[in-house]
Amino acid sequence: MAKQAVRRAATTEAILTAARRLFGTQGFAATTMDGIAHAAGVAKGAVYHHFKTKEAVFEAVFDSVSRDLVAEIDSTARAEKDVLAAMVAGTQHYFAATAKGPTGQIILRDGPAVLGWERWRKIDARHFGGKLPRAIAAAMEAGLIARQPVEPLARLLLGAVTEAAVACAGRADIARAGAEYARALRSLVEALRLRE
Amino acid sequence: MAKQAVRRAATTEAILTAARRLFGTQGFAATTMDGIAHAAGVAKGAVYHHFKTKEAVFEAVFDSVSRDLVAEIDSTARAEKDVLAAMVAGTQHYFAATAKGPTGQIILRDGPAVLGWERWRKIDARHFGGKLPRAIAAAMEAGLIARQPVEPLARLLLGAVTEAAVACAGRADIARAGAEYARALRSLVEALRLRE
DNA sequence: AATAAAACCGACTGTTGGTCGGTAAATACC
DNA sequence: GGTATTTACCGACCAACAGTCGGTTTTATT
Repeated sequence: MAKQAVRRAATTEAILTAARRLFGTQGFAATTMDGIAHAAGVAKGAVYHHFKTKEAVFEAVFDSVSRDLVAEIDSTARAEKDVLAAMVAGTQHYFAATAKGPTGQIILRDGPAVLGWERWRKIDARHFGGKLPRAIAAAMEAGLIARQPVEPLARLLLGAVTEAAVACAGRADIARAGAEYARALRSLVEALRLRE
Repeated sequence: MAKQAVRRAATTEAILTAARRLFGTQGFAATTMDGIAHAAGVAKGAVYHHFKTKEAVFEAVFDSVSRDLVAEIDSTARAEKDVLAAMVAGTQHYFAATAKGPTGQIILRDGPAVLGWERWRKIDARHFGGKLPRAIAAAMEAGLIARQPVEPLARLLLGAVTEAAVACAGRADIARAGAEYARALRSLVEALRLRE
């Protein structure tokens, strides 16, 4: 077996695990590279051997958190039958998950702050946002909503969802807030539905 | 005349002007307190005498840029007659203005990054977002859209608009992108309009 | 066994946000 | 009008931290 590769993978994972915990609990700014190295049980040099900068570490963590989140959402959305309904359910799960704790800290707070909005959006779109355009296109195809350019509409809806997530994250009664926004979101999406 | 007050105002303004220029052109991270002090023609101590931290300076700058922007938007929106139409026009101006240069850097990039999303949203809402809930409430009152909780819907729309602004900012052909998003936004808002 | 390459170490450096003791200007008080 | 106090301003200094670099150990290649 490629011993070097194993070693590399083990160290990298240790760093990423430690970093994920620290970034999630303390935030990006308050987390130091020395802290990450120490928590991972390696020297700072090792961290810099695997990651070029602190931002690179964060980006890797961000990516992994996103991946996990998407997996959760997928299973939730798959339960619904109507495309529009799945959108609502999926997004609802999205901001329920990001509303609290480490996930929210990494995805919603530091994410855009550290990576810059464009970069953040690109990664976010790769994981999660990519689903929205597809869902919308499908909804048009199925005649559920009026035909129009997909991309702009998807962006607007993604923005709305993200905003809802942030708003929820900032409130004490998350459950109630989540329900409120879910209702508003449903009303927005349903408004798009063609009636005859 | 209160000499001390004048002195204070002059120094503060010099700092703010310098900071606004630097933040706008170089971004928050690349701008140093020494740089601001130097550009303002004062010592670093003076800056810290008037502002507790670097973030405090940024917040003041952010506030002033927002205020200017809102003034612009207001005059644009006032030209429209229908409340929904005014919303569309106003938001269109919003992301046309934030799409390029220093304003976008301060409002859309560093704003959320530096202040944190909640803080950013709060200030943004005070200047700009506060108009949306009012407009929506008015629209309901006028029977243009269905009655429902105002706040959540306003949030969603604000998120959509902000997202559109960011998306525009990231594209080369701003004019075309702006038009696209304006159209999508109109379609979204118009979908809410009650038909009978 | 010898050589090369990759992983890892930790002392060191440069930059920068923020502090602090001190000076000058304005105001309050008698 | 002179003294005390408060406010504006100065700039050397400090601590923290991201990132560097020469050196050491472990694995791969020949």
